[in-house]
Amino acid sequence: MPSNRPKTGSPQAPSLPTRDDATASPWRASRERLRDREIKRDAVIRAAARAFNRKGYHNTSLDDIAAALEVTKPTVYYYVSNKEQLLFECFIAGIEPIRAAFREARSLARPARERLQAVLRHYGEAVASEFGWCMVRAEDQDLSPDMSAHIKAMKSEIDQGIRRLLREGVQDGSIHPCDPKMTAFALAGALNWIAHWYRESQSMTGAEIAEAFIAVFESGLKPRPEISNEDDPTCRKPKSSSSRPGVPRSARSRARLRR
Amino acid sequence: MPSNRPKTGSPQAPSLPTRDDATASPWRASRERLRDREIKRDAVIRAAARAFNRKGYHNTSLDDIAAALEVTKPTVYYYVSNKEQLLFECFIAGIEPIRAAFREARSLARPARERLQAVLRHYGEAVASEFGWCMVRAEDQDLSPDMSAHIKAMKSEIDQGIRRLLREGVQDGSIHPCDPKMTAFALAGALNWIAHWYRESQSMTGAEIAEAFIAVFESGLKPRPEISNEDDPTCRKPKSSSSRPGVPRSARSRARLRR
DNA sequence: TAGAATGGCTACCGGCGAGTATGGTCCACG
DNA sequence: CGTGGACCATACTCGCCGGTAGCCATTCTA
Repeated sequence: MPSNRPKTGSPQAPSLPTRDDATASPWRASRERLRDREIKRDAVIRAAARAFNRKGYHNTSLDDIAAALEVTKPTVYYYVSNKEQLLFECFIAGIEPIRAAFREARSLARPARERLQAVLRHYGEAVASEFGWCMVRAEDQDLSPDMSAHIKAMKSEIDQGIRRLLREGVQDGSIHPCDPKMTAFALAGALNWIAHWYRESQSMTGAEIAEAFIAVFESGLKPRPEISNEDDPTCRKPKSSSSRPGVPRSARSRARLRR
Repeated sequence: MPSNRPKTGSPQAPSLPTRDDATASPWRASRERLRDREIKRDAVIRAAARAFNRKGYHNTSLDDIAAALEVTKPTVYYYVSNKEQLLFECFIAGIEPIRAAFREARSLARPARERLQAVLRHYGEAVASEFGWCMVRAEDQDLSPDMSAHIKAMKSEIDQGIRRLLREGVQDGSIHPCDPKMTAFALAGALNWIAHWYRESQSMTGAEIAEAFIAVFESGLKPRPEISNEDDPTCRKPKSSSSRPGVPRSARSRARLRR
């Protein structure tokens, strides 16, 4: 198995070309020339990601993936050592943009809440990408212990990054005081879950969904007395009559006897 | 609600006893007598839920489930027609408390935000239960079309219920104006995701997690100028010095030039 | 043009796991 | 007492799928 695992750390080419002429198979397109191993390998991984995304990991056979590429199974094995590694590579391809977003945000001289926003936007985009499913649902149970450990470490890294931004935000006053751990769980959960319902046919793009979620998380459900969201286009008021931003006295007076 | 002791009857109760002397197998306990079909069937389903929860659906064989009950595979098939139905039953057991929570909330004469809170608490509890995994991760891909349709309908029912409460809350002024669809997605996603990381060994219970999430969603990340959360014990301020609830002018002035 | 890579295919193996055939045992009831 | 039925085990079938062996075709190189 140690034959071709050159880029699990992926030092030089971390992100695959995610643009979606992806359906075309390099084999069919130019069967005679163009033998760039990397390109074909990426095509295999993307095909796997799409298949996993549609049918699930366990319901996808390597014959399926091969067929999607108009190739046979041994050809797939020529580029990838086994099915598990295929899932692992998809995971890496999915999570790498998020790590990149953190690196980018770290060098941003803005209050933490804005840095967090930037990260969450990229996060949403990544989850809605074709590798989103693989990233979100790569289970320890389906992977060998060492790969599972890799994945778990990366997931933890993301989680800690969010918590850190939250803490910083509370420190610099740009974020309402909160429990960083639980808040990070809520944020990551909401975004991760996108992978469960998002389909490419959706009207919204991943970044737009992330934007909408950010708006939800930012202002919160409880009504805000001040004129709040002139910069939140995702929040639309349903009726112009009864929905003045001010809290109606009836609700307000009741609001403290809860439970 | 049936009692948790397997000895006592309660023949056709829709919800299984979720308490965790569940590890004991009714077969071993009283192998000679006691042939109550329902109880044993419930034990099969719970064993399946636990196994799915630990190893995943596809990595769990019916022999595993049988072994956990100290029985053999045909015995399992005696109570359940096939593996798929097993997953389906687990799903039902997981989602039924949530539906009940909606029914209960509907008859509550409170502002919608509080009714939503009540629902979300039960939601979190359900997701953290032993059937949480099955409910959250029952995939269409693993089920026959008709069962998949059933499940999809129930999930949609939940989703619509949340949206409805959100709309009502915006109407009655107890909820900040927002896009119900996206907000419902964010809420459900955050709660569903609990099933991915929650283990019974956790220090917090499901309801407590839900409570913490509610606090996050309620107040939002953006700092609130008013004295905000005297009733949100889950929000703890990290330092007593620099974290005054008021928005620091630096962050505030910058907050509008975002991207 | 020899021959070595490189890339791919046909054809197989082996095992795992869902589901079943069959039959045995214990109880209820007449 | 014997008969039917509920309940459970032994021991199988069988298809699917991950993975491999080995051969063929094409291209690069010397």
